[in-house]
Amino acid sequence: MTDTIAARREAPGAAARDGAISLEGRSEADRRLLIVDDDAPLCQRLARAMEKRGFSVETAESVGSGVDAAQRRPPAFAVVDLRLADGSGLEVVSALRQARPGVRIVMLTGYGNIATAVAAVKAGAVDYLPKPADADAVERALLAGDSALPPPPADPMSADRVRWEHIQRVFEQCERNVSETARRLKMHRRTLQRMLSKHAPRS
Amino acid sequence: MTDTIAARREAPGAAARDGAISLEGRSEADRRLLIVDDDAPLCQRLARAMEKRGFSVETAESVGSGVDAAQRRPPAFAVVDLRLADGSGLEVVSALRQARPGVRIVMLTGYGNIATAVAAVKAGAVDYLPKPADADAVERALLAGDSALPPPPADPMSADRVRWEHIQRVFEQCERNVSETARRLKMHRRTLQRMLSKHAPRS
DNA sequence: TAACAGCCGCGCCGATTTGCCGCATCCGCG
DNA sequence: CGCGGATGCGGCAAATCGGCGCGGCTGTTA
Repeated sequence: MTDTIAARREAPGAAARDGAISLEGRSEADRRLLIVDDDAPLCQRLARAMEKRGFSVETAESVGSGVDAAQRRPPAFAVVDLRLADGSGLEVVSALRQARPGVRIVMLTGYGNIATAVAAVKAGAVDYLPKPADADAVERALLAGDSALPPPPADPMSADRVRWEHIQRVFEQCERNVSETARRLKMHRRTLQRMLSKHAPRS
Repeated sequence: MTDTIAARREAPGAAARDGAISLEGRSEADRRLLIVDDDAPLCQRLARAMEKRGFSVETAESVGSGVDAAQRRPPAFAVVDLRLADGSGLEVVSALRQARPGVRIVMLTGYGNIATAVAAVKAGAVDYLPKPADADAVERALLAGDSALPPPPADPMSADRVRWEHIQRVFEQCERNVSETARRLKMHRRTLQRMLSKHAPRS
């Protein structure tokens, strides 16, 4: 049902029962995944994880290089950060879909809100995940058919862990400035402070 | 741009500059708006407000009557509450699109989360607004062309928001099974229960 | 140099929230 | 019919949070 997105069907051996997609027997071009994210370490980690899962991964860290890669070697899958240093990931989404209409794109970001999620899906993304997302979740979103409730969840990150990772990321972005982080996260400095001191054993 | 949704163009005099849509000179059938919401007072208020703006309004307060109305008199526009007493508003969306592929639907929900927003747009809604949404916003969403691609990225999500989105996502994937969700999320059923009842009191 | 502004760590205390118990339903299944 | 599992909810001790304020340590600026 809900077959509303145009040009959804990927030409090659995409389908499977229940709408789930498999990489089995796909050519290199049909296993190609482009990851566009300006957070280099995260980008690399995700790239490795996805390679382990059978994707042929390429990475980019800006709108410019992302669009470029999309045009030169149109991937069958893509993971795109909404917020890139030199623009919006939505631009990359457009380029990707132009280069290969059947591409399955997952949006990934720590700066999500409903408005941008709506825009992303309308632009052609198949899903939109808030950023502390593990490779499992990304893979499921990429390969989930268009079934409404895609995949039964395996073992997701715990709720607190998700929050903690997010806090960590913002904290790093704020150059370990507690007050600033608390402000951006809309939480109380004292609370953040307590969390950091308890959950602290790290560089 | 971002022309990825199929059958998006409404046949009659839909377009205008900047993609905006106008009701000017439309027939009754092309000004028809179906509002489906089980909150009767809100429903009536919105109905009156939209009539003032030139729509020909019809209301329904359940999935059943909504689908029925959609089939008997397919509207050109619709406002649908995501959560209705007897089911999901997404069912109504399907019926609406089947009855009239070009229908412009705005989803309305008490508390919005990204996962359901994505589901709504994939189901064919043109926008997704959290309640309380005033008539102005609803009208804008209904008549806004699919122009304006990038709503400017905001500041990071709040820590609690990230956690909440994650919970919601897993919850949906567990088919709204509280116990199962709590187990997977490694949190206490009672706590989850309390959260759900507080943060999602009404549709 | 003094004044000022910002960040940081921390103690304290009242208000919430949590973890966890049990209980009473209400299914679906054999 | 009983059994396992889900749900909603009252209650209670313990943990956490939200705020306030303090003193100390930078920078920047007048």
